[in-house]
Amino acid sequence: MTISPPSLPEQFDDLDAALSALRRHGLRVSAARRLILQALFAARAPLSAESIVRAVDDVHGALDAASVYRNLETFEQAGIVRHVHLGHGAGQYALVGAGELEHLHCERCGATHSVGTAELDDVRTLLRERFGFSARFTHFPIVGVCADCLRAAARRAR
Amino acid sequence: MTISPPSLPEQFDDLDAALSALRRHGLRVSAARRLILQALFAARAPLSAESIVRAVDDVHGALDAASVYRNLETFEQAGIVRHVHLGHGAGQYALVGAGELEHLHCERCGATHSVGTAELDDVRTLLRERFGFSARFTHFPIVGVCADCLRAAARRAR
DNA sequence: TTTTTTGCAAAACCTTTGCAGTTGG
DNA sequence: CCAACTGCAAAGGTTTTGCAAAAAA
Repeated sequence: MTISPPSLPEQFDDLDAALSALRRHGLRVSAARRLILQALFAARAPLSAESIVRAVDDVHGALDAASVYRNLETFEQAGIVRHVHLGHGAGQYALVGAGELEHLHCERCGATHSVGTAELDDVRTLLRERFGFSARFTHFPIVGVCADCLRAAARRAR
Repeated sequence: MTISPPSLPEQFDDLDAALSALRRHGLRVSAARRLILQALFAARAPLSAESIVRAVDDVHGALDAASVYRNLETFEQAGIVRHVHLGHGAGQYALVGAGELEHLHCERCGATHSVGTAELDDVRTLLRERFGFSARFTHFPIVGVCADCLRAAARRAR
């Protein structure tokens, strides 16, 4: 199976839009695919493959993890889903477009601060000017030390 | 074993500096630890646990992967090394300080553009102003689309 | 001598793959 | 009907853990 990615990111507002995208790519709309996408739309947040399996099991009969991984991979190639890595542990999968968040992760206290894409546009602009590079912080979070931990460190240093 | 991290990042210019740091933390200087740190200093680049095992095996007798992982974890808590994730696959481990690089990874063509920390200081300053957050792009690369791929996409869109 | 560290073996964890059977178009 | 998709089972790669033996302080 070879799927050409869309040249520009699309947006998928609901299940039907995502299913249409599948058909447009010549992919079939199977029960499993419908259930996986339903779970993602319902969660309105990134989910791990494991979470998807559990979410679907609660509503409907079993769904094999292998199928979930295979389909998430397929969805990703079709530009419907992307996978993200926040912290350690299993990767997570998010719908492309619909209110995606970007993340600042504090390596000291472990807190993750999520922001809308607009809040990082100035950072993006700067990277674009300097490196001609169009960045997004959805796949990996920005890692560093948060304001609270910086203050705590400054206090300790006195 | 509980090790308190240094409040400010230190720098380790050579093996002796790193070994001293170990002793300062009340840790022992074993043969395995010496070999692992030697491998890291010799490579002058991030290494996976696997690579460290191989590098040490070439010079000296066997060294178990479990020991390597345990020690890298210990070194990390002591602030001597940190682990980084560039692309998929095994994590890599780098000495703190000595000429660390930061990375811009293109999700289109897979190219990774590495830069010295100074080149991203303006980005860091902006993040500091906006979010009070002190960022570093050593742990995860900045992901996006590089200048070449952006040009190619623009050309295709016409 | 006492505590830390090691090697080995086994397991845990996440993800991928092969294959025979089922299902969607 | 036929290609695409599924479940199952097994394997893959990376990292962690338990424990008895060895080594550092």
